[in-house]
Amino acid sequence: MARRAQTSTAVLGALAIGPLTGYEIRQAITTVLGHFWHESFGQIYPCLAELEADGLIAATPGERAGSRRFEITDAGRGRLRDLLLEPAPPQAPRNGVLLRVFFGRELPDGAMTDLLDDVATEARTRLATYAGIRAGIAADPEYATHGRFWEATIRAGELSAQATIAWVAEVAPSLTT
Amino acid sequence: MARRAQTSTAVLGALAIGPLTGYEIRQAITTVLGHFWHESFGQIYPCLAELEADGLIAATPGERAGSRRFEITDAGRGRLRDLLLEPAPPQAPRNGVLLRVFFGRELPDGAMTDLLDDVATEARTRLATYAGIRAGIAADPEYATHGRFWEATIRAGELSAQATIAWVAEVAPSLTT
DNA sequence: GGGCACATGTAAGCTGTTACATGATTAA
DNA sequence: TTAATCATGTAACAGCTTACATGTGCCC
Repeated sequence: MARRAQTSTAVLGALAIGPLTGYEIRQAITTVLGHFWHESFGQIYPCLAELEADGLIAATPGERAGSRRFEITDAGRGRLRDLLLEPAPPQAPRNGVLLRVFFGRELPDGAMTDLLDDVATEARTRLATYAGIRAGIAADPEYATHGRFWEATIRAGELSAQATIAWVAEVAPSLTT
Repeated sequence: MARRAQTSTAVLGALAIGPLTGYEIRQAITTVLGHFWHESFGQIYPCLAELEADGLIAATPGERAGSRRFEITDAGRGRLRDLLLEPAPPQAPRNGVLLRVFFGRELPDGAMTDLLDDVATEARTRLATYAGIRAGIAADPEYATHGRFWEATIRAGELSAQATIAWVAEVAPSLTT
């Protein structure tokens, strides 16, 4: 029931937008959702089997032999709604960069500069990626109904990346001797 | 070796600032480090035992019967340095709020408003907490040597919280019908 | 003498990751 | 015909959480 609740939410949510095969769910999660949500592939198929057994999704034969395309059922849509209404479980923070900055005095000269440079570069790359995703989703036929939610999600990523870049610019002078 | 690398980093890092008992490490991790780093208490004592066996930390009897205060050894300081120089392992993102926003079309009326309100409130609470932590660390005798690193860490939290508040203000109008 | 903060530790169980195994279809 | 992509699945393992077990010292 509640054990794989978050994985179920992601899978049911994806299927609420349109029917997909397990492989396609996996792809959707790595490309679009991948920037704020992660699923281990080893969990998707067991999760699909469980959801199907519970009547929350239904399979139709896919184009290829052996492949199955899943659709969300009315019961599944109700369950998704319930799952989305539950408060988001707090993610235990494990920020490796901040851990290194916090103990930064133990870092040899130059290492802090490298670390901060990498962080800023990564944030800039993320910004570019978001721009690409934005262009991609705008072409999606579901954009009319889901677009504003997708845009808001990407916007969170952009503001976060910009905050990171601003942070590096602000603290670098005092941390790099 | 590499299995508990991140926990070792946090523990060695804490002991590099000053000698602590297991209990005090636990406290330090929940209060100051807690906002960007999490350790399960069940891991601290096994980790301490391992580090002691490897000669990276050394125990002296604490004030109370049975308690032990740990100090970092020279070997431990070298190991900490190596650990800090390793790139921070990427944390798989699992942002429950963004997952809910992304699938926001499935949310009933009003739920999105509540969700965003909660997010903004939580971010404001975090800002207030950071102000408290700032006041606390400024009084620490180690502030002179470590202060700028601690300040930079807190600053990252502040900028992140501010970005969250700005995000809610920006996207709320388009998401709450 | 009761409650709280200090202090240390373990063990069961759950979750999630990794690596592997298998095979169909399509493009070069 | 070979490589890449599509497609499904499992099983072993690593890591983490939770709950429990135990005891000291201080203050009211």
